[in-house]
Amino acid sequence: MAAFKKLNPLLHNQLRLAIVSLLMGTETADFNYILEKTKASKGNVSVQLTKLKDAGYIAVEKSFKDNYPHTSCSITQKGIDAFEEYVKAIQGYIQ
Amino acid sequence: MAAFKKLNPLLHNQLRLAIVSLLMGTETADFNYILEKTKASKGNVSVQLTKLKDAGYIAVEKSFKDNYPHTSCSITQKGIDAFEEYVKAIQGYIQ
DNA sequence: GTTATTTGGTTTATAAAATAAACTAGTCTA
DNA sequence: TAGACTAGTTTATTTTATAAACCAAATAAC
Repeated sequence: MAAFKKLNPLLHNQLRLAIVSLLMGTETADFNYILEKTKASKGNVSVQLTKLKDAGYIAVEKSFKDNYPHTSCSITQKGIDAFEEYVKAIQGYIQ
Repeated sequence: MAAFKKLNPLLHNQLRLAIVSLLMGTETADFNYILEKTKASKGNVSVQLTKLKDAGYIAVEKSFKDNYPHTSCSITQKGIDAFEEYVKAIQGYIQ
């Protein structure tokens, strides 16, 4: 039985994990799409996006679209690596 | 794409998940075994065992063994159910 | 045309959680 | 009988997670 690997605390959070999971499956996702898919509050999404960006796990591009601010996110290679390592680690707990 | 299911917060914690995971694989585990396998501090293990017991996820039996206090834990049916549901839920995030 | 409402967020306040240090109670040893 | 060890528990502190409150600009209603 392998020892329990450390679970990256940045990813071991429901909302951040959902966001990264989402971004693993799409080229880019904007703020409202993330809101809708995760059903989280705007404030919570905003905070977690910032944390993921600060960690270099996602890229966040702010622009204007039809006169309104528009936030578009995509996962980085660092984010992909971290996610894949997290998945491996948690497999050790659930199987 | 299925929506993100809620992750049981009691199980979505590294140490508690490790403890429950451990108990899923053994009939019983005592305090020192859990300490050794999880490499967590005694205080942390003590607190998390209490939380899992209070939730009805594990049974904790305190006795004396060779004059020393001895804590033995095993998983309950409720704990098994919760763990299995957690596993299903997190699968939705990681695959 | 100015008041109200909506959009697309960010900031901040608060409660809850995670964790280790400090402590307790008893045992063994020399 | 002093010191060190066993097997935990309690508590104090820092960190987190989260939603409420806020903000700036755009649009709608009157």
